[in-house]
Amino acid sequence: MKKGELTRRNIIRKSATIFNKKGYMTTTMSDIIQETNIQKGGIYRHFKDKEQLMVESFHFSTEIMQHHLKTSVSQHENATDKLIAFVEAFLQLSEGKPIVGGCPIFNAAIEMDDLEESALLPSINEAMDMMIKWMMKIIEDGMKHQELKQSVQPYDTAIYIVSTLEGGLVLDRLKNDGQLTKIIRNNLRQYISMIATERP
Amino acid sequence: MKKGELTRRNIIRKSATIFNKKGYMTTTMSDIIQETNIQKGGIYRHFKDKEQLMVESFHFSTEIMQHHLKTSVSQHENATDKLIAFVEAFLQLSEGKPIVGGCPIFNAAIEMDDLEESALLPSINEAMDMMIKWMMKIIEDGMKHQELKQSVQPYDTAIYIVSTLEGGLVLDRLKNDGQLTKIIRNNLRQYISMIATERP
DNA sequence: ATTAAAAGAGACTGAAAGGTATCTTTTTGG
DNA sequence: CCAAAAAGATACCTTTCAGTCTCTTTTAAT
Repeated sequence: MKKGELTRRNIIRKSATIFNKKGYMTTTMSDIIQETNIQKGGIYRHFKDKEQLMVESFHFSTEIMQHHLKTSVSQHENATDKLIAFVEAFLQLSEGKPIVGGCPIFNAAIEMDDLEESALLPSINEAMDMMIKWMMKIIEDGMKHQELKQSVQPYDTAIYIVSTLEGGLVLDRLKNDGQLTKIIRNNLRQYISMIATERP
Repeated sequence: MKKGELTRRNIIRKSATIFNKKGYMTTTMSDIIQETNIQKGGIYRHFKDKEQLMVESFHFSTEIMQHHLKTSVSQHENATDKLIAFVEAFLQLSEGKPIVGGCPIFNAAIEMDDLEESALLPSINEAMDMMIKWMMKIIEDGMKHQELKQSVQPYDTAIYIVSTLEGGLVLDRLKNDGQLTKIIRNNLRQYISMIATERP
């Protein structure tokens, strides 16, 4: 691997964290210079402008998060367990795992939702759709295998769980005691057990 | 009323909308000048700096929202109806009622949660606490009057409902079809009916 | 080892940010 | 109706922003 490629990835990795913590618009190139210890020339050698760095950093963040979620979920067979694993893995974001600053999709969504010309918007929508569709697949498969009730509506259920998780994460960050994630966890566990069929 | 006081209120009213839509840090004084048609001197005559304008605008926004919620809720007697009214009123935020840009508390919370030195943080925490405590009061009263099950935990229930609403609101704004608020509404209605006692 | 190419440092630029100072125009109370 | 005070406009200041340009250093292929 060329040295430049290594630097490039390093910049993305560091920037992704800052962007997710501080926000994309409020993070300055100076912030990135400080965090990476690479001067302007070194950064702009690899990225055409701040926007490109934003897009690539966002993509990096969502990849990390999705990998974390998928790894956790894939360790279970039953749809109910998968959904619970999803909830657990998602709530780990409150402890900075696998990334600091909360859910990157949600953070970016809130920041960009009023800017129509944002280069990030398509990526945000795509990432959110992917997550919802993936959850729907888990739910649909669970219904096929009689692990979830036939009355369940996959889309609605996915939206409801994600909404609750995202909202809970922000409230928890505001209060920053880990108590709130416990409440969300317990309630969603109960919700999931409600849509599950009785175990054999 | 003095003319200056009128201008002052006008600036706050207009600024509150911009701040809630664009975000506090990303909104510039030039944005506010453009929206209010008042020049720099006219604005800085009434506010010491941008931060003061931010704080007063935030306060204005939350007042509007809380008034909207309380008015809706107070039209009902039963705790179950009150909670449903709360959900309904809250979800109207997705249509820009009574303010554009979503829940001001939540918006500000996400934007400011990493800045420890923000002058807005105390106000945000206070506003969120007030809302949660107010919901708890509704729930506690409902329990006293046997309208809600005795097993209900007021704090947890309040947090859960607010989390779901806030998360749902953001997702809805991202997708901007009104479909998502319907899902949140239906699910929360069901949740509320679950914690309610059977009606006489 | 040499040298061309790649990578990076750092000074510089123009625009835009928040904020100030000064001057002009309105209000308003007597 | 008039003068003092309040309100507001405008030019200006300093800092910081994203981005560029040029020069130096490092890397890597021969």
